[in-house]
Amino acid sequence: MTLTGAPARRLTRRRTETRARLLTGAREVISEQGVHGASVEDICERAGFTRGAFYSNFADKDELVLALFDADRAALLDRLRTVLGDPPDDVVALISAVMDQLEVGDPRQWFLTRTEMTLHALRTPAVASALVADRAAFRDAVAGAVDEALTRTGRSRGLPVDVLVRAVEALHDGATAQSLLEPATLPVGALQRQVLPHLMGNAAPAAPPKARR
Amino acid sequence: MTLTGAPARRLTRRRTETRARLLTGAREVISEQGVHGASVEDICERAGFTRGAFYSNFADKDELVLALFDADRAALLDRLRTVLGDPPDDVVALISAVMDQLEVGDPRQWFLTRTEMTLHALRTPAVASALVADRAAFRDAVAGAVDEALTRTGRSRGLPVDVLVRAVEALHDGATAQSLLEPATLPVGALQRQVLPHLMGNAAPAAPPKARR
DNA sequence: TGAATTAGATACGTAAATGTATCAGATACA
DNA sequence: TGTATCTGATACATTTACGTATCTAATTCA
Repeated sequence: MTLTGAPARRLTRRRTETRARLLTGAREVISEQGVHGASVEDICERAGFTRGAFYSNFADKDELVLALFDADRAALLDRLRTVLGDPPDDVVALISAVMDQLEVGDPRQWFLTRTEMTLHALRTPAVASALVADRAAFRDAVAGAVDEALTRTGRSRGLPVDVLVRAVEALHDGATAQSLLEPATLPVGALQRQVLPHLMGNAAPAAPPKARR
Repeated sequence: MTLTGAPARRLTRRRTETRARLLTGAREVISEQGVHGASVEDICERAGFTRGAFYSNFADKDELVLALFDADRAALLDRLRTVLGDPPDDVVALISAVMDQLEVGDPRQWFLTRTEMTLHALRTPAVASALVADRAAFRDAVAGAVDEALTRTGRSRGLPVDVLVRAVEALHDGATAQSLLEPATLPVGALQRQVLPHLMGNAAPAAPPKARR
């Protein structure tokens, strides 16, 4: 399911490039000011265009936002496929690898964009459906891989794998928020690394990172 | 630390009431449309006033938002004090009780408001400091109580208590987001209840409370 | 290379949101 | 009860954002 009902205009080379720059600009400005706070003018300025270019490529801001979210969702599923194409043996390593793919690039921008997307979805049913479908696909894929790895390595499974995957996702989101709010106290990723082994039936946490600093 | 540098104007009865209604209206509208999306006009209309009342009580929207966030932060700490004043014996019960206090009223409005607050803090250093300080106080208080309960009941502690508390908070936030996005698949609170025992050193989940009501 | 098409800039009109100044009714208090 | 103060409504000016219409330069393709 895709969100953009674009009128299928021909995508020439130049046009593609312009859209990409506008999307990048939008990602930056929106992560800084939020969806509502970012004006079309701001976005165009950031991308080095005037509003003329914008309205030549998108009907309005909503359409741009949808395109942006679509791109992010697709990229996530792509990265997931890459990881699961050659999954690590150990389950903890597997899940860590998946978590690493959840977020990419600057964690701050990632979190802000993702959170904006979540809020937008909560307020826009159509967006919610698409997001929910993607996330379900994500979880199913990961759960399958985890299940397979658990079976193969004979590790105990404390929690149903689907619950485990949900918990990892939730933990990752919440932990990132905390890390961004207090980077000095909680480095990005630290909480996840400490907690993950305990979610896995509390089996020996393979060399827990000692200091959190 | 408080966020509002209000010029200490005399708070008459009528004025207090008006401010309260404006704050309630703001909470509603902001949770629906976000901080930027909610216009001053919208908020006043919701509260049953015109903008005159608004500008008689607040310098601008920023000041209102700060007052709103201040109120929420104070309320959370208040509720926490109540719980910890008479803490349940069992650790899992204790943490569940704390989680229940984290959120109050409509989960959707709670989550939206809290998330808006987090985003706003990430973009406004002064807000971030206040929020971080409050959360630290929150965690310290909970960690102390949990530690005491663990010692008393002699339960194993798999995870350092401060890490545990952070994990619970993160899990709760992330799980709530998932539940709101797909209420049919994941009832509010379900994930937390399933996962919490496993965070606690995976000791026998002592009769996991089936329904919290 | 030249004609046809397309992309993006410019200019314009309109709507929405903000904040101020002012006024009338309500409230408080002597 | 009468007066002084306070509160919220109204009206206005300004700014900001949006979207369209038009035009020119760049691109494409015969």
